[in-house]
Amino acid sequence: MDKEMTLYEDLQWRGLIKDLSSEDLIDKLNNEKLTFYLGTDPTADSLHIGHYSTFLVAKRLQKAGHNPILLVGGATGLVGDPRGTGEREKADAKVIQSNFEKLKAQVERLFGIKCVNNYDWFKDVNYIDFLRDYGKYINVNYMINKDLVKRQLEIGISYAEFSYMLIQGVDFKHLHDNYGVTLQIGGSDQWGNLTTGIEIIRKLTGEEVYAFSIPLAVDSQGKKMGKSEGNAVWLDINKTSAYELYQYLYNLEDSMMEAYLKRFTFLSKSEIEEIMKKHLEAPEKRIAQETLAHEVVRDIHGEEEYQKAVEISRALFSGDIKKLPADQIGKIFSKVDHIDIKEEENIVDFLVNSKICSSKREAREFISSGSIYVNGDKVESLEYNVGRENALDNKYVVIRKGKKKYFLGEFIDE
RNA sequence: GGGUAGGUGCCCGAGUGGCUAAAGGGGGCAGACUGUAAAUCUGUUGGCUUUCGCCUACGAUGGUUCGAAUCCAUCCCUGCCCA
Repeated sequence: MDKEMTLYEDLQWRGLIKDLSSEDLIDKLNNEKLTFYLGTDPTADSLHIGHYSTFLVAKRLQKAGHNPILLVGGATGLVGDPRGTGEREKADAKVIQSNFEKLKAQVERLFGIKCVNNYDWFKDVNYIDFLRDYGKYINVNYMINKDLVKRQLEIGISYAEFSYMLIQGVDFKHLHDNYGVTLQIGGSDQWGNLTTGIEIIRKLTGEEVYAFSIPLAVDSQGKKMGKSEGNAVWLDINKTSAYELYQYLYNLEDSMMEAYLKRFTFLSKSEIEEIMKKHLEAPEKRIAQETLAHEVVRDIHGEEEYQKAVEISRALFSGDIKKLPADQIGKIFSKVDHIDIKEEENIVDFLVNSKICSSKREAREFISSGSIYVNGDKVESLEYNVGRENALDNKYVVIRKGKKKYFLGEFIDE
């Protein structure tokens, strides 16, 4: 953060503030030490890049002296929050539990922030008490008018999902009572849930607590970012390798670079301005993308993984694969998808068996449109054989599908 | 519980007995152009078969029919209105 900016100004400059429950919060953010929380539900076993920028806001507040708590919602995960697009499948309790443990470990490792589970204080809550202690204070009209609920009412919403905001509201109350939490932050889709918590606390204790929401990270089309080849970009290195994360960031569009640098890195205003200046002078050099990828991959996976990702990318995109020292190939490409090859095979069968293509029809289509490369050479014929004689060092086959998807096939001895 | 409108491919949505693997749009994937960008254009988008063709598929299960996404019965699910 630049010294001349207050925390609030910095957050605003980075585009990280959407709604603010009260103007009073600005002063509190700048001048007080607040204990605040941010929640997520264990709907998956890892956070993805979309969560990342939101969680970074917690980190930013922490750096400014505030005290963060992360809540992983073991209880709320069992209920399911309304998405506005339709009822969620009922989640399996075992899966939620296992996701919870993975998320907790990930969050603690990545952000070094204390993590709590709302299941701990909800598991013994009696339904009647719940209705009397909290349900009595929140009017249904109030709940119905929350954006996500309103939207989902048109297509149907279960009582469980409808109740979700109440549970989240009680979380806020619990953390307020037990940890002195006075601020909740969350993605802008959570705004209704954030304000319900404020409402509950105000009605029950008369105290004023706060919330602000963070705009969701979107691309230039206004769509949520975070999908690469149809898959989410995960923070778990086993689900999305450092190389894939690097590639994802490196390929983001120019027009969003400034917003992403502000949102995903801790670089200062002057540093970002400098990078953007250089970037705009020669966008084809991708200085902004490279900086973004470096910052983010390093913060998530460490400098070493970043270096490896760069090394692989260089070898694949700017080098001649055949000129690489063969004994290095296995090592360099250890992070791209790996395929064991037992015996020589026709290219079409190979592509299907290795799951590079989903059907023979598709494999043929790709080959005839010239989108399959083996060791840097375009495959021209459906009769092409993947055999040791075509392999580098009699062992490695680097397959490229489309412009930028790579796979490493390796002949293994029986 | 009663009435009513619905449930179609990844999503939205057309189709109301054969010409339907199912219009159209979105999304995805691939090609061209580029900078591993955006925009644009082109192709493709159930599986097997390089054609013919075969198999699987329009909420579920049965049935009518030479033939069903389309008609009938029962069931499940959803919206709306009434109680």
